[in-house]
Amino acid sequence: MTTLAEVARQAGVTTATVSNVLRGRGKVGEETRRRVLAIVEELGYRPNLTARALAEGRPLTLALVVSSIANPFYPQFALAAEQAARKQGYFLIVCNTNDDPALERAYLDEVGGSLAHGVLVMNADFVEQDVLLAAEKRGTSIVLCMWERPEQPPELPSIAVDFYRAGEIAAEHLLELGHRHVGAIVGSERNGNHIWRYRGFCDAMARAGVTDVAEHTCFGHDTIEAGHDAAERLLTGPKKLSAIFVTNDLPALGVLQTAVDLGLKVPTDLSVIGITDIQLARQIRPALSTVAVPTQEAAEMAVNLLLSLIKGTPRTGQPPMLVTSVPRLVVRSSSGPASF
Amino acid sequence: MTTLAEVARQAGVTTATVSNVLRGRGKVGEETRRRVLAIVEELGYRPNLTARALAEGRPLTLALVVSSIANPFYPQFALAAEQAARKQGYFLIVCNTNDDPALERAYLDEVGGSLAHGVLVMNADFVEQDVLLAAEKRGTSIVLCMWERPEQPPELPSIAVDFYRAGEIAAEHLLELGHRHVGAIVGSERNGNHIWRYRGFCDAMARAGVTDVAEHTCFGHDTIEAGHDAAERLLTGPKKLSAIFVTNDLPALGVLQTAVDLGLKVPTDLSVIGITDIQLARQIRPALSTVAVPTQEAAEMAVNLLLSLIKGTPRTGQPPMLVTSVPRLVVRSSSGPASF
DNA sequence: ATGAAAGCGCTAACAC
DNA sequence: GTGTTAGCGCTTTCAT
Repeated sequence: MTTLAEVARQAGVTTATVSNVLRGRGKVGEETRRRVLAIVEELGYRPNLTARALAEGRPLTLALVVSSIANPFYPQFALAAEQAARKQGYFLIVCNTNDDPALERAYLDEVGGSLAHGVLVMNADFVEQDVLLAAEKRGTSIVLCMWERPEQPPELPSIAVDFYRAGEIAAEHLLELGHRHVGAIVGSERNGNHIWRYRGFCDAMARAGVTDVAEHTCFGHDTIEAGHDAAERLLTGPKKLSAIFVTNDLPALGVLQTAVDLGLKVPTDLSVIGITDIQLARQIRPALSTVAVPTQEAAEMAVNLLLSLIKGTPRTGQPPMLVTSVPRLVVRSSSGPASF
Repeated sequence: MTTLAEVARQAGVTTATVSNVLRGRGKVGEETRRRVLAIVEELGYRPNLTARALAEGRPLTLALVVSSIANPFYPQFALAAEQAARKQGYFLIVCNTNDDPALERAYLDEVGGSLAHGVLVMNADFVEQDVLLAAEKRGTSIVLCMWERPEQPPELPSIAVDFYRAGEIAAEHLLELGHRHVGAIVGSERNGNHIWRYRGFCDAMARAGVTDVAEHTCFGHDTIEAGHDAAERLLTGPKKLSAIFVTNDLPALGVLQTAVDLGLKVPTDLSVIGITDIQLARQIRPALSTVAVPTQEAAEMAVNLLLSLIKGTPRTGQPPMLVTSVPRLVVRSSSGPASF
């Protein structure tokens, strides 16, 4: 590996000068400039970013802590985050905690503040705010991403999405289509993150006089299979349902499959609506109606907030929370007028 | 941020000793050991990994270069790679090139060898070996992942999967089920990466006397939609097909949907088989029969090869190529006996 | 068993 | 304009 010093030596100048021409900083004579550049080219010199980071006192990476990057929602967020980071001169390290708080803690300790300049933590049921707060106290800049309830900010800087509103939107859509016999499938445990989406949905339904959603609700996991099984229970139950609201797209896809299994036509016999708008939602047939969440916007906001935190003065008072634009309805072919 | 020096000062020793205590290296008295550890704990000291990397002359990260992490196949690979890397004390940086050779080049230049210790490059149609070779010549350790043709090694260290064989396996499965009227959908252009999977399939078919596959083949892209459209063309054509082979799972899912659209029962009227075995394959209904590729094994091999390259002596002669275990058939419910 | 000191490769004051 | 000189925080001989 050629070093700055080597380039300097061959160009007959000092490292400071080479550094200056490379970064476009300071004043450098056109003549030396050319000479240095020539040597750089000739030697194929590339600056050592680790050394630069150390010297600048600023790591060149940001970390993204997720449960498992293989979860279908995260890659899209990761992609957007990486691009936003790159735009600001940072690289993105992915940290899979595998839902293990110990691993999460380890990552925050090891990476935060030294290898990475800051950390984006994906909100999920298992995320423990204590752990994050402790790390923050130790000097790690953290932004909690995809917080679900703007009205109740977390104790950390965060990016929030109004998922309660998303639930409402889903309800409004079904109501407009005339659905009164609706069930719900929640992709998390009863006290999990998805509760707000569910509440938003239920509240909107209740306002319209549909008050028995809770009786036709299944709690479970955020997977296709869980959605499939829950739908089976719901649809083979005593009460006829004309529509099912699912708190996430993945289990909603499972519902679609159950419909096929049971010989139900979607959306004629059954309407299905999810939340998020993952890529798959528009690719499958019937394409899934859903309430789209501004993933990319959230990722960009998260990176920018994190960077401003890093540069800014230490926090005082309420941790900052940025709320993304409101989720918006995306009507595809899994939802239609109620037939009863 | 507390530094080593600060810990040393408070413990009344030098940085060398603290370093030794922390790394379990060298001889340290039990007494001082305890004292140091206490201070470390008290101050909440965490070593600065950037500084450590610089001092050790060994970056603590590996980079994974992919077209877009949002491609459904990559996250699983990335997950496995990250875990393998972590096991060896490395973190993983993801680099999305977005199919842009310039970006790929930029990443290799910036990250390779200085911020990251080495680079895993995901093989894809757009990957240009020249760019990689140039970077390698400049001292970046590179492993090309998911090379499709073990018999024709690339000019770089690589992890290969016998996709030709995967194609054969798919053919053998369909043949055993009695299929003679088969079509194929290739998830890449005519001269793209998937060609080997396709050839393997065609050759095996030809050996069994089925020689007209080429007449019922569509080339396209690696997406659900492309698969859907291609299947539509194939299935509404003049020739009746009892089975369709798809070079990748994603477009295979599209075929499944087309079957629904056209009122074809799978697998009674139509058998479908893909390659890869992405998570989705087992989650959708009907579950997709496919030829599973050892993703996790490939990721682990890739990380290990990269690390051995880094430690090892400069390459001479043929670049090393590791071949994963053979893909294996996974029969699910999208394939069944031919009805004609 | 512990300390002193020389870097790792780069940046950034400040001096000339 | 260009050079000098300190570091950044850690590791690692080499003394002691």
